[in-house]
Amino acid sequence: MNEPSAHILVVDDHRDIRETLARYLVKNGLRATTAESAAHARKALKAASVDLVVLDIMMPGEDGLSLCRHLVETGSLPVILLTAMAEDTDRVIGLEIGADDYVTKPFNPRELLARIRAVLRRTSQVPKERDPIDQEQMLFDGWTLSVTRRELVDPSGVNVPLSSGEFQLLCAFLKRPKMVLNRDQLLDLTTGRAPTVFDRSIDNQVSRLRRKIEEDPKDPKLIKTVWGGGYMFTADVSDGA
Amino acid sequence: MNEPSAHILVVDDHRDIRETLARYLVKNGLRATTAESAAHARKALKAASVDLVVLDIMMPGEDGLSLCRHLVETGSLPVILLTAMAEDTDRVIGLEIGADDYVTKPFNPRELLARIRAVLRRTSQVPKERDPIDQEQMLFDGWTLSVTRRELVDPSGVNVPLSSGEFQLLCAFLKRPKMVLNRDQLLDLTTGRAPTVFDRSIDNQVSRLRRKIEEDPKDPKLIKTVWGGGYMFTADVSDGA
DNA sequence: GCAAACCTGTTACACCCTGTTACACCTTTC
DNA sequence: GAAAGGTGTAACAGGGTGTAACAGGTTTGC
Repeated sequence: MNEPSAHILVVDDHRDIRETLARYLVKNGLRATTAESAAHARKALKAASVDLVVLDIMMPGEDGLSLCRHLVETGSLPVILLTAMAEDTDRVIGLEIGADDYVTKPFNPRELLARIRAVLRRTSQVPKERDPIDQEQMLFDGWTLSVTRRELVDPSGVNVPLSSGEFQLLCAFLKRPKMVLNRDQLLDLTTGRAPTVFDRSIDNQVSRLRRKIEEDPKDPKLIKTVWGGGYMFTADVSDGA
Repeated sequence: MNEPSAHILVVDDHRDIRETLARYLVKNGLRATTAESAAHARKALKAASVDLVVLDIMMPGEDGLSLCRHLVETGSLPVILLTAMAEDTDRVIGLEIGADDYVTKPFNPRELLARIRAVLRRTSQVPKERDPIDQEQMLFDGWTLSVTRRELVDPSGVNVPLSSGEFQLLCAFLKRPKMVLNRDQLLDLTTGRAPTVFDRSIDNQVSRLRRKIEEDPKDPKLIKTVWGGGYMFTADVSDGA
């Protein structure tokens, strides 16, 4: 759990944001450098060995998107995008370009930290991360989920019927294991719906899913709650091959 | 699992979209060529051996639909359509013409990649890809459906008589396996009728078909219900060759 | 031509799925 | 330690789904 302190480059044209964020990251055991523009970021990247870039998508001059594209194409540096508004188009664009994650402003620094750690964990584990989205079969902790057959089989070989919503939720988790997913993301990933003000539907679906896959739903081992952040699927996931 | 890199032709009149998408595909281990119009696409198809075409349905000049129709009728090239809006009509038209799949804009590139891989998997299984619409025989999970004879034979060789409505429905499913089809699409695909307000006819036909082909109609394995979405045929389908 | 058999859309009702609400409990903050 | 706010989940309501029953239409057999 104690990484040898990863180095984060924070790129944002707002001084407040980038410095506060950098301080917060340092306070939490990471190293951080700031850059106020895409040009400064390029210099910083040449000067020091950076492990991950947090990048505002909207900046004067060369904007975040084009730098992001550059980063993703050339080096294999993980990128987390900051997007001003929860615009669907931005999100799609960000993922298209190949950002590893995105966070919408105003963001919770804890959430961002969790995402940074999740991305670092992912990118350091696997030499080259593969998109598990089209896996037909996924395994975790003795369980088997057949995506095409929409069936879940427990370690002893018994079929566990899932509702459509539970199936979707489990898929979302399995595609992004060991990553903190907040409720809005999960809602988007499962139903595509936009979050409303007091939406507890994800909490309820998680509760229902836990009842089916956790040995002791009161002390869940597979789906952990990240207080103030969301949920995280903790088991190792592999494809059926 | 590691194909010798399939070659995708991306046809879209928006430069941003086609280039970003092409880059994304290449980054994920595929080869990609772009074309900005149907005419350019035709040239590209003659010049290089393409495995699959991703095609925007709305383009100035000769539009995507007519090129799609051409591709499906002449060559045996799988096609994935991009449709601007989630217009049901577009979707149905695309499937009618024989596109292998469609994706609505704004699309999630990961999803598109997954669909591309799924289509490639499906079409590469069969030595010679043909439009499954005129398949004489289709196999799934031990069953045989003879399209010309309109006969269904179960795994033990017993003939299971189908009404014409049930036959139509099963055909619709077999032509689009592992795809969620909503009730309106199924209604259109089977009867060509437009949906009325409270139309439960598809539900009833599904129920009747399940009674004939599912081992346990109460716990269906072949035709799964997608709550709020429609139905999905889950078995692998191949032609009789 | 007639009746029986069959097919299929409609209706009705039981059941299931899921979002909302409410409240107890927990974590964090001050 | 109290206040504020996040989380777990039971209970409920609304709406989606399965399917039996029925009616009208069509086909089949004679």
